[in-house]
Amino acid sequence: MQSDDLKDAGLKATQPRLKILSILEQNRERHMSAEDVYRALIGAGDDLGLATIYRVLTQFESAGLVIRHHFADGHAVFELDSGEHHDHIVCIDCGKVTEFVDNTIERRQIRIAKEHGFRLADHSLVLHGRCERKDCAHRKR
Amino acid sequence: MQSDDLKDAGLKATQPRLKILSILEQNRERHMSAEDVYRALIGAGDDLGLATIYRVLTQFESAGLVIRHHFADGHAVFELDSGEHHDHIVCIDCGKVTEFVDNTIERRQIRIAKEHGFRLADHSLVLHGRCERKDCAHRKR
DNA sequence: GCTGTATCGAGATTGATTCTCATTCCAATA
DNA sequence: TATTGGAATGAGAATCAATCTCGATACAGC
Repeated sequence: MQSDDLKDAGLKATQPRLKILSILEQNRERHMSAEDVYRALIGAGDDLGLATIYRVLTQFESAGLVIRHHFADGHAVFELDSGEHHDHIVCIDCGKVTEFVDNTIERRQIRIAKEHGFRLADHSLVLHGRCERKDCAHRKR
Repeated sequence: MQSDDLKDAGLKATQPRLKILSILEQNRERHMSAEDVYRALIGAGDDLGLATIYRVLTQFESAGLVIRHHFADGHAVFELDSGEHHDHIVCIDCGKVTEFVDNTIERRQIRIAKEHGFRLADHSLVLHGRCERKDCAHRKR
C-alpha cells in the first residue's frame, strides 16, 4: 500500500503526498514536471497548491522515491525510482521517454573517466531522437 | 583575428562581442555560464550589461561559434565550438571540464536508438566524477 | 567625418522554483 | 475517542535565470 512507502521513507502519509504518488504511478511511462503533476491533480478535481507539489517532489527525491532529471529544455522532470539505474531516450517531437541500459556503455564510461584521471561518481546520458510511432508528431507536452 | 570570426558569422565586430569572445578564449578549459562571463568582464574593469551577455551568447550559438550545454545543475553553460563533437567529464568538486570522444559509445548509441524505434538526432553524455589533481578540492564555481 | 541601422544597457518581465507564515491536518497518547 | 503538539499545507511573495523593451549609442559604408 502506498502509505507504507511513505512511512518507510520517514514521511507522514498525508493526502497531498498520497495523491502525488498516485499520479506518478499512473504515469510511469512518462516523466512529469511539477506543472504536469499539478495539472493532472487539478484535472482530477483535487485542489493542491503548486508549492506543495514542488516541496513534496523534493522530499520524495531526498527519500529516494523519485529521481529528478534535467533534460535539455531546462525544467526538471521526475520519475518514480525503480531502483535500477537506466538512461533515457527522449522523443524530440512528442516527449515520450524510453529507458534503456547498455552494459558496454556503462563499462566504457568507467574506463574513460579513469583514463582522464577522474573517479566516476555518476553520469547522465540522454539520447534525443524521433520515435516512429503514428501517434507521435502531435507533440504532447 | 577575432573580429574576422565575427564578420564571418555575419555579426558586427563590436566591443562587447569582442570582449565576450576574448573571455571565452581565455577560459577554454572551463565552461562558463552567462553569469561567469559577466563577472569575468566586470572583474576585468569592463562594463557590460548582463542582458548583452545573454543576447550575444545566443547570437554566438546561432552563428555556430559556441555550444550551449545544460549540465545537471540546471543553468546553461557555454563553450567555444571547436568543430568537433565531444562529450564531457565534469569534476564534482572544482567544476573542471574535460572533453572526450569514444567511438564505441557513439556507435552503440545509434544502435540502441534504432533498437528502440528511434532515429537518433543528438545526444548528451556527461560523466560526473572527482578529478585527482592537487589544485582541485577548493571548489572554483 | 556623416548617417542609418544594428547594437547596447538598464530595467521591466517572464517562467520556473523556492520561501514565508498563518492555518490545518496527522498520529501518538491520555 | 478527544486532545494536542509538531509536521504539513496553501496562497502569495520572493528569488533566480533568462528574455524582452526601448531610448541611447556605436559601427560600417560612403
